[in-house]
Amino acid sequence: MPYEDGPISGEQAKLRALAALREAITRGDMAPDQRLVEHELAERFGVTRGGIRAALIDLTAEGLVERIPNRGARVRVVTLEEAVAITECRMVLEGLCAAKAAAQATDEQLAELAAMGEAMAKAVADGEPLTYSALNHELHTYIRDISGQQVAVELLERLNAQLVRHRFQLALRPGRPQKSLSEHLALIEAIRAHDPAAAQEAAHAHLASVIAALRE
Amino acid sequence: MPYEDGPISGEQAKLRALAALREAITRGDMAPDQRLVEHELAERFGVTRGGIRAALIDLTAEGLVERIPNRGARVRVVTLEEAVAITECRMVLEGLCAAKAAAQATDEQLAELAAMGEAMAKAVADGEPLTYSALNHELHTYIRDISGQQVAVELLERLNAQLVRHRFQLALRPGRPQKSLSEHLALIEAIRAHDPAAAQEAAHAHLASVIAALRE
DNA sequence: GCTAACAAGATTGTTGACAATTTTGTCGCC
DNA sequence: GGCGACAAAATTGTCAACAATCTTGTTAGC
Repeated sequence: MPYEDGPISGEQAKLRALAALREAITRGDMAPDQRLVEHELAERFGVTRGGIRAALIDLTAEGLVERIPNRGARVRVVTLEEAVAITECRMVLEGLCAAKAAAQATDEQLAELAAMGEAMAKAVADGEPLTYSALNHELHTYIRDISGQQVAVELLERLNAQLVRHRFQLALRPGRPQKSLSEHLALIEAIRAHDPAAAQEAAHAHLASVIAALRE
Repeated sequence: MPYEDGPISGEQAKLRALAALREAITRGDMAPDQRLVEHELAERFGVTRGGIRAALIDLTAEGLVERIPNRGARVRVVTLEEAVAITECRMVLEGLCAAKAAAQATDEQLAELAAMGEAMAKAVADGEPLTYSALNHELHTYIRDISGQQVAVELLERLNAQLVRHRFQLALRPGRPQKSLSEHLALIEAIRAHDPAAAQEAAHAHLASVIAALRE
């Protein structure tokens, strides 16, 4: 459904364009390495070219888009090697968050974690890898929130956004959810036991396993 | 090619403005929370307002500048709490780099590390905290280079840029260089011994000590 | 058929003027 | 003097036209 009233403008428009573009890229609606022509996007999203341009610059800073002077923007393609490097960084940063979460989680938050663990187990038992993948992501986000480590949270969100394609690919691999589930349950248990060292170790182990799976 | 009287323009200009601004901020030439008026900066650096504007947007993404719509840009002020959170992230990321460096450093690189260690010891013995601080930064950069972990290196550079003021403050504190030196020597030894776990541990210990000093 | 040179088209980059917004200054009033 | 309304100034935000650059297509010459 096209926008009938011509390009909207202003800050609102720019933000909308940014959100829409980010969504489209992380959703995988746009093929990797696809050209992002400013004029086309402006028409598609119903904003001015300036708005799209600003959004592309922001997305470049986030690492989702690659811009070459005078040659336009493309969806950045993350090589396997890069995906591994990114996941290594996730490993230590999520380890930090897990340790802090274990140190300071409230009883209420621990109960919520337990509930999430059960939901994930159910999703695996029911053979629903996509549901499991979504819950997986939710769990990681929730642990980050509990940690209250704002800087780490921001870094992790940036890093995660670049990995969507690889993560999606991983979730559908046979046997992977089972392995992933047990690692997550261990992580949840360590946090519930208020054991920072064990929580950090569990997060490390989980992401080391993800790295191994990526490399396969 | 004659000298231009008016503001220079184009990509070159934008890059120059960005470098100059970043330098000025990290050098501490500009007070924290100082207003950054586009017109003034444009005149000062001899570029167009558009160039300054683009540079400010980039610096905002780097976390050095804060921009509020319709109200301009300011030098971002990093609170103590944020400095601690940033250093916690540095801790785990530098730990990662140290471990990888220990795993794969060449003999040549190990020799260079040893030389740096001696230079640092000399600087402390001679009571030259500023020389020591510079060498300190050089050492961290070198270890990151050895690690080859490009993603971690980029994150660390971003994080470090935000800490200049605090780092500077720390270097001049009495007794601090001595403590820092022994931690660094332990890190160097662990890398020279090709012991990733010990290297990671040494990096953690060092930055945990920095956090404690920050909090004092 | 192949290459080089050139032209046409498509795309991005830049500018300067103008609009919108916020901040500052001034005045009258209670 | 304090306070609110209003006006003026300063500052940032936006746009549309133009310029610069790259890409693609075509032709001439060999």
